[in-house]
Order: sequence, then structure tokens, then C-alpha cells
Amino acid sequence: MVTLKDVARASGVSIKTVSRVVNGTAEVSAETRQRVEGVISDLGYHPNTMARSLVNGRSNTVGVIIPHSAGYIFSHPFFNEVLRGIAEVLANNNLNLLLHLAHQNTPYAQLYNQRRVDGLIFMSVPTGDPNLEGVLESKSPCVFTCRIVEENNPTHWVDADFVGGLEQAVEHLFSLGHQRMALLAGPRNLISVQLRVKGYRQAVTRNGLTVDEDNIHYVDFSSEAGHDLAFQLMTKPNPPTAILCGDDMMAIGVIQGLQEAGRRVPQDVSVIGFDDISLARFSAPPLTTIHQDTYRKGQIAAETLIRLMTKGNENSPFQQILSTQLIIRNTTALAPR
Amino acid sequence: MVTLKDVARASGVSIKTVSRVVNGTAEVSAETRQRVEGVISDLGYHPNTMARSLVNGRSNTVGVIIPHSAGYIFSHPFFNEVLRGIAEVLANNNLNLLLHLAHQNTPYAQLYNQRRVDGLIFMSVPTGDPNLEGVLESKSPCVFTCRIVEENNPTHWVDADFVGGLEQAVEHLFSLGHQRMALLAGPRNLISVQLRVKGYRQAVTRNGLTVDEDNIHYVDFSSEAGHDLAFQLMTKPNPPTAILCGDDMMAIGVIQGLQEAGRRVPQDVSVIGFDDISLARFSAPPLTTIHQDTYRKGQIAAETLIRLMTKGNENSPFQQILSTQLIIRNTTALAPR
DNA sequence: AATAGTAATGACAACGTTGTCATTACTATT
DNA sequence: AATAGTAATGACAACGTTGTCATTACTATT
Repeated sequence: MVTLKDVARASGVSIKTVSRVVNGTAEVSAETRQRVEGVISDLGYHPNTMARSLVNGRSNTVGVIIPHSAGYIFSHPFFNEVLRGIAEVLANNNLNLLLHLAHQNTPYAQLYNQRRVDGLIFMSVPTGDPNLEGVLESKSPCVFTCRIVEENNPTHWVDADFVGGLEQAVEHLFSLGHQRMALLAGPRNLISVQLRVKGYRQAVTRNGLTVDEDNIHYVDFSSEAGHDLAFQLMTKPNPPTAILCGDDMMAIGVIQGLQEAGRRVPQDVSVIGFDDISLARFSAPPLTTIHQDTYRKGQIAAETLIRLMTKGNENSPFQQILSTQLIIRNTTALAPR
Repeated sequence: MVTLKDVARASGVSIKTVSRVVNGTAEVSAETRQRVEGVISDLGYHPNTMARSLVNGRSNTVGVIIPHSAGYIFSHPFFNEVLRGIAEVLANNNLNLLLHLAHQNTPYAQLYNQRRVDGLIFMSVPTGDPNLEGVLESKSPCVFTCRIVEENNPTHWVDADFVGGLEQAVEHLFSLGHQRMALLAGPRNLISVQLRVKGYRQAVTRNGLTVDEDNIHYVDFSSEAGHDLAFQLMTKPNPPTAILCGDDMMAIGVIQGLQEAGRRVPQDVSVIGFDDISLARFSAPPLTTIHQDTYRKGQIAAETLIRLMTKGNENSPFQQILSTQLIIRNTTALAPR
């Protein structure tokens, strides 16, 4: 491997001068600079980032953490888009991305000391994750792509407006005359799921109805779960005329489950998804869903982190709720009479 | 930050002895070890990986490279699964994963010197990618999840059996009486696409027919592209009775395009996808497709790389073709007469 | 009792950088 | 002509580890 020493020897200057040329940190005579630059490209010198990090204590690396208990997210189309947003922003800022699949019992804060990451982005932290301990106390830069507790808390985060999104969805169904709506919310231990439920409750009670707890189902974000539960719901007396889903994968499973149970979508049962994944347009029928801008979410998370890394901790936490939009396609219709 | 020096001072031994306790590299008396271990956990010491890397020249980090021209892959459901396979294997081996979104004109080989990665995994390298220069020459560990040229070459790779997969698909369609099959192969500059075309050609000629070049279409891996092209194909005289797709996203778009053009799937036109993404079961109708084990592909790539990193370069390149299976669901039927 | 062998430990250099301070050789000012 | 200021450069220490070699204090063997 070519080092500063090699370049220095070959160009007849000191190591420090080569360092100056590489970093542009101080005046170097034009003549010397040219000579050194020539040698650098001849020898193919590239600075060793390990040595640099050791000296200046920064690694130009950002850790993206996938909590152990959130392994499901890895197979979710939503994940790609958030990660893409993050990766592009980091790449544009010459920052490295360390994708960290958390072990069962390793505190996330260790990455700051051990891997010398300059900041952390958390993908989807469930409530009460014990490995979070030490992260906030350390005051090191970190940003969450989700809320970690429902109430106010001093963390920095970007999150979709799950409450508002579900309110929109419920209002849409009310306007179509639906009264009995099932909610397949998602895994119970996620704040985003709890917020979906909150939005559902708020909209239902605002319309003067009481929430029937039996209509709220906590199931995995998967087509299988949606499929199975939808089929099962149709065997009950007085089944729902509409099904709200925590994500589009579920919704697509639900549509098929309903069809297998002999129900037409949307004439017999309406279905609404959440996310608006790229395939939502292409389901049959095309899916009515709540759109969230997952790519933008990733970008904002990375941009926020970079700001924290360069400008230091801000006084008040950065907390942004990204609005969602109801995209009406063909899986919702007037409630059957 | 707590260093070896701090631990050494607090426990009254030399730095080197603490290092021995941390690494278990030599005999340390039980008494000393206990004392040092106590101090380590009291102070919360964690070794600085930068310093370690500087000394031993290894970073315990593997770079996963997404070539600049293959940015599309980031939004593909296929990507998640490969990455998940890689990430899990690396995590189990205590290796870090550096996700590297390549810049336009930066040779990938720089990561070896600059970031001191111990190995590289390439996600989807298009033919003739100039940034590949230096990677093979460097003899540093690297594994491709795809072939980089069609013929034999000395690289290590795992790849799905695209040729065999398409042969299976074509044979299936022949057995149903189809004669005019369109192939929406994918982007022309990918070897995997060229191999799909090869399999298609082989199966067609084996059945005594000549390949009509107009039936081969190079389009993006996207539902939109599939949708648009399918619709368009149906406006032509003598349209195909079956459409083979390079991936499932396309196929799902194709199904909708056909339905919009007033064709029933599979009664009027049969459709076959590739990948068997998790949603394939839940399309309407459920998609007949070629299954490939993308998760396993990621695992094998990572396992192979680790072997190269630990045992050194093997004499003959490791090259594995993962078999594919035709999954017959409901989008293929007897050709209309 | 002398010697050889081993377990346990420490001193010091090295990895490849950057930061601090010193030195040299100018140029501009009085 | 003396002085001050600045541009250009280098020597050396430091970042936190690990590797090499040396030293000490034993124990086992002759």
C-alpha cells in the first residue's frame, strides 16, 4: 500500500508537505504541489481513512441501525425507499454508510465508541427497546425515522403522519356510508402502529360512534396475515364492510382473502392500504391507499443527522411529521345496503 | 473515550496486559485477568477499531457495492432479500457491512486502500463497467452476485440460473400450445438479461422454431414499463398469446396492461414472471413465475467472501449457479385457438 | 545446587495520519 | 541597513492499538 511516506520520498519533500497537498490545508508552492500531485497519481496514493480517523476522532461514517426485533422491516418494500433516501444523501456528502443489523443484546451506543461512527440513524425502533440505553445520554448525533415514544420526547425524528393518515382513511369510508370498519393495524409494539390506532379511534369517535375494540387487530405486516384474517373475518356474523390496513402488503393479501371468501372488492367490501408502494397502482383492483413519501423520509433523516454532526446539537429537537395523502383508486366504494 | 491506557492505569498493569485480557492472546494470571475485566466493565471500555485496523491492516468490514449505473436495483424487492442474506451472514461473523452507493467515476478498487475493507460484494454489475478496473488485478477478496461477462472468467460469483429458468418457462408455454411469445427481458446491459434472452432462444430453437427478434423487448424492470408495453403489443396485428417477463414487477404491470386492453389473463394471454417475490402469490390472478432464492444468493455470496478472506484466494474460482423452479399459479393457460 | 524451561508481564516500536511548533528564506517596511 | 512579517517547509509527538523482544519469577529437571 502506498503511504504518505512513499509519496514524500519519491517527490523529495516531507510527509507533512504531502499531507498539505492532499488536504489543501496550507499554502504549498505551486511548483511543489504540481510535483507532489504528479507522484500521487503515479503511485496511486489514497489516504488511509483508518489512520485519519485515529487522529481526528471522526470516521466519516454513519451507522444505519436495524434493531434486532425489527428484522421484519428488511423484507418490506418500504425499507428500500427509506434506505435509498439515506444512502443517496450520505453519498452526496462523502459519508460512508454502515448498515448495522443489531445483535440481540448489544447496546446501540457501542457503535459510537467501537466503530467511531459520527452519527446513527435508527430505522424502526419498537417501544421500550432496552438496547437504546446510553444512546440519548451520550449526546452523540442520532436521528430516528420514527417516534420512540408516543408523547413528546427530546429525540430528533422524522415520521409519517400515521394519525392523520388513518383519520383521512376513516373519513373517506364514512363518506361512503361505511359503519363497520376493521383495522388491521400491524405489530402492537411499534409506535407507528399505535398511532394508526389512535387516528382510527379519533376519527370514529369524532363521527359520534364508539370504537368496538374487537374491530382492531394487531397482526404482522405481511400479505399472508392480511389474507388469513380477511378470510376469517368474513365467516363471522355481521362482518365489516370495510377493512383498513396498516400497510399495502397486508391490503393486497386482504383483497385476495376477500375474493376467496366470495366477496367482491370494492362492491361488497372496501379496502384501504397504507404506504402507496409502487405496486399499489398495479394490484387488482388498483389499491386505494394512504401515500407516504418514504424516500423523502430517508433523505430528511440523513440531512438532519448531517446538520447535527456539523453544527452540533440543536437546542430544541428536530421533529418533523410528513403529511400523508389519501390516494383513491378502485378498492373503495359505497357501502352495500 | 476510555482507552487501554485508562484501564491499565486503573488496574495497575501495563497496556499490553490489558490488551492480552481483551484479546485473550496470551496467558494472563487468573487474578490479574479478573481485576482487569472488572475495570473494563466499570469504565465501559471498548476497543477502538480504527486503531486496531491501522495496526493489523484489516477492518473487519465488507463493502457491498451498488454500481452507479445499477441504482434501479435499490427499489427492487429482489434487492432486500439479497442484502438481507448478506447482512445476516456478516453479522453472524462479526463483520461490518459498508453499503456503498458508487459514485459515477470512482473505481471500486479504491475501497480496499482507502476504506481498508477486507472484501467486496458486488450487487449487479453491468457489462463493461469501467469502474471495475483494478478490482480483479488487486487479487483482493471479492464476490459477485452476478456474472460480469457471459463466458468463463476467473471471478467468484453466485447467480441464478437465468438460462434454465427461461427455458423452463418457454417449455411450459409450449406445452400449453403457445407459439407466439413475447419476451420483456430487462435492461440490455445486464448479463442476467442477456442470459434470459439466451435461455429463451435456446428453448425456442430446440422446439424447432426460429426466433423472431421483434418478440424480444429490452425494457426497464418496472411495472410501468410492463404495463405500457403489454398494452401496446395488443394493438398490433397478430399479437403474442403469451408474455414472458424478466421480473415479477414487470409481470404485474403486464397483467394490468392486458386487462386494460380488454384481454383476460390467462384465457386470452398467458403471463410468466421471474423472481417469485412475496407478492407474486397475491397478484390477481396469482402469478405463474420462475422462483429464485434471492435470500440464499446473498448468504452464499457472503459465505464465499468470508472463505476467501480467511483462507486466501482459492485456486479455481468459486462459481455457483442456483437452480430456479417454475411455480405454476394462475396466469398461464392453454393457448387460445 | 545449578540449569533449563515456562508462565506472566512490561518496554518500546510501529501502523499512517494530522497537529503543533520551529526553522528557513524570502519580501515589505521603516 | 535593520526589522518585521509572511510564505513554505520540516521535525516530532500524538491518536490507540498490536507485535516483538526482553525481563522477572517461578517450577521442574539434572
